[in-house]
Amino acid sequence: MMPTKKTPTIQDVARHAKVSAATVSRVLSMPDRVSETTRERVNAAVRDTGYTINQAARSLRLRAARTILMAAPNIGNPFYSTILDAVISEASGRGYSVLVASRIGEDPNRWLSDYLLSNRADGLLLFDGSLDTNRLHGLDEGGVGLPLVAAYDEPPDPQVNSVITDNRLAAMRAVRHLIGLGHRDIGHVIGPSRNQSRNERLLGFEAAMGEAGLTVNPAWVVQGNYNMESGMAAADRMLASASLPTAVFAGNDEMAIGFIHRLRRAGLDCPRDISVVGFDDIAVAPYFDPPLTTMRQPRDEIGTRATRMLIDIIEAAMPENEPVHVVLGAELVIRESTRKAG
Amino acid sequence: MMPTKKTPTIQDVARHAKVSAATVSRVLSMPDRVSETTRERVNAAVRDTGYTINQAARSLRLRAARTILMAAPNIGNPFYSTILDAVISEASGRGYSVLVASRIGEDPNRWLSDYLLSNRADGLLLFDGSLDTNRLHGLDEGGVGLPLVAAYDEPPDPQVNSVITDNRLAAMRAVRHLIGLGHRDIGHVIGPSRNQSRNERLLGFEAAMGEAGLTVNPAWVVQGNYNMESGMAAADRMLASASLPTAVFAGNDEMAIGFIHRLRRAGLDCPRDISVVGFDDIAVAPYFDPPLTTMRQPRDEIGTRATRMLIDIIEAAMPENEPVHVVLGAELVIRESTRKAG
DNA sequence: GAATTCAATGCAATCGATTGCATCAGTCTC
DNA sequence: GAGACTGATGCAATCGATTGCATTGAATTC
Repeated sequence: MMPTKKTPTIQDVARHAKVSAATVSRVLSMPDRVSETTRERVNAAVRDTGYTINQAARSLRLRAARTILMAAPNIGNPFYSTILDAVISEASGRGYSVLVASRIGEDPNRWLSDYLLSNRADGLLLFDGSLDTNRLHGLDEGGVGLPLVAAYDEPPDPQVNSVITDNRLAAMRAVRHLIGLGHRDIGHVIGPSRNQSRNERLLGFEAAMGEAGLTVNPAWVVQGNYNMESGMAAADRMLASASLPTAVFAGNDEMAIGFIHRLRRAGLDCPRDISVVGFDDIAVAPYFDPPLTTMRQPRDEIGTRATRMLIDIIEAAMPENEPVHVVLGAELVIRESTRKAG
Repeated sequence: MMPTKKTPTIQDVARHAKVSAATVSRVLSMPDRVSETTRERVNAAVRDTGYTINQAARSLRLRAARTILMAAPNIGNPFYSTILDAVISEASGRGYSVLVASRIGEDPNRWLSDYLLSNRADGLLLFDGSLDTNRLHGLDEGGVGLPLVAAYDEPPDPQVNSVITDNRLAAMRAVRHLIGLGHRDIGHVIGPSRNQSRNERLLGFEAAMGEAGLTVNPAWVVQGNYNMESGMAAADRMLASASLPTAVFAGNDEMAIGFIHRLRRAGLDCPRDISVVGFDDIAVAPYFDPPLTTMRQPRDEIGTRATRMLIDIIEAAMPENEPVHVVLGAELVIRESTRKAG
């Protein structure tokens, strides 16, 4: 019976190369501090033994895990998964791993201490504006500054670094597009109330209506849940009202899709009877029937920028004096779900 | 200036409760080994100090990270993100964190040693059948058995544990459905060649055609890439052939959507002119126009079962004598993209 | 040639939690 | 009342990598 081979440690490499563990460590992290001959011998020993670093030991010693945590309300949502992809790319390029937590609304305290305070992750990418960030910041009473970047959905706390889309302006552009097409009776399917993005988009909707001298019909402002099912329900409620708008600004593409789907079942056509503009430009938007007019959010960029900012903060290892706020623009993509009024 | 407060260690708690660190550790992991009075004092001290365990230290000592790694070709794909959601749920229920690696095709060696051999993750959930699992298994020459479960897309190596859908049978059912509707001229949009699922679905397609005495027209079997874009391209190629099938089995829903979209642009209607059946039942399938008939894969179950299996293997900490293969069924969901021939 | 400098390397402490073994104070038994 | 036993707790080694300080030997300077 062969004794179970253990993964080689830095000591094994040292023995192999007839140097001390310290030298091996230096070859690995600061090669120019070691003479060339020794360096080569050590590198050979690393190859021979098949050594790989033990991250747990390294993390313990360095008090850093080289890992970030991405937390989202629901990773299953394609919107977040696109961002996750960008986050992973950026993070792994800088030598960081990515831990993912989903459904964080359910027990914030639990995952919070589970991950952050336990040296499992060095920083947090937060994609949920409904979370109480005061508590997060309050955690670090010494003032060290828990590395934290909020993205996509801005938390109300202005002390938190953030990378977001200018939701209000984007909403205004979407509604202006409808107004530009001659629509005057315009509805809005809004997102769930805990969401900050929803509020901004609603404000943008109202602002665009206001600047055009149009009044908002409350019966045409219905709440959804950012999913397709709720888009259908929203259509139902709107169909039950006394009259119908000629155009609708949906808070996101999923709701737009559900909305249009329901319209069709009711014998109404988009865009013939009602124009619909969505938000996000999800993957299926150009392939839907009709192809969706929508505000494209730069999801890659949100993920990349937020990750870069977080890792910069982690590596600067200093309290952030001033919170940083990055605001990205959204682009109107005109397809076929909107057309001239009348 | 207050010195930077460090996160409290088990020593701090011990001092606070006037016991040894060993006792604190025991209170935390085997409470009944400690007298009730001490236990309460320690628990109080834990609360007072705000202690949280240092995972790095724990991992180092226990040689276990309580973390699993999910690797997929592209996490941005909604298909994987749904599974990821299930994986996270199951894993966190058992006290494990989830690391995510994406685009693993690009440099398998790198992430492999980065994660697995470095005590960062205790096991691997592999969602990419195109990866060379021999190498993975070969890593552990001592015979310890790298905990590994392949899911969704089965690798060719039968030594690997797996949780997959019965792709061949599912494909047969899909095609039988078309045949049952009277179709005889049936095409197939297949997935990318590296994919094992693609091969199985193709075999199922051929088997179903064969059992009905139908011949496969090679011009109607076109390759795609599992995304919508490639579904359009597939439609283009089929439209360029001498004649058209009356029904098509698409290797997944994304390609079905792209395919139908392209047909519409060419003045053809689904299902009037061509029936299309997809695969997966992605979120948008019921809301598409026409709502997609498709084979529903139990994605939650794939994620949950695979995770459970992996953690069982990790915790059993023994070489798996016999690889386990779980095969799940797929369900035909009939909507409106298929109808009677003629 | 002695003194100074510098590059290369080793020594040993450290990070924080776990656990086998030792110790200690009661309790029980005959 | 002495020995045996038991339950509760502490001691100290351990996991593997990093790094400040010490040491060595060689090169350089006057």
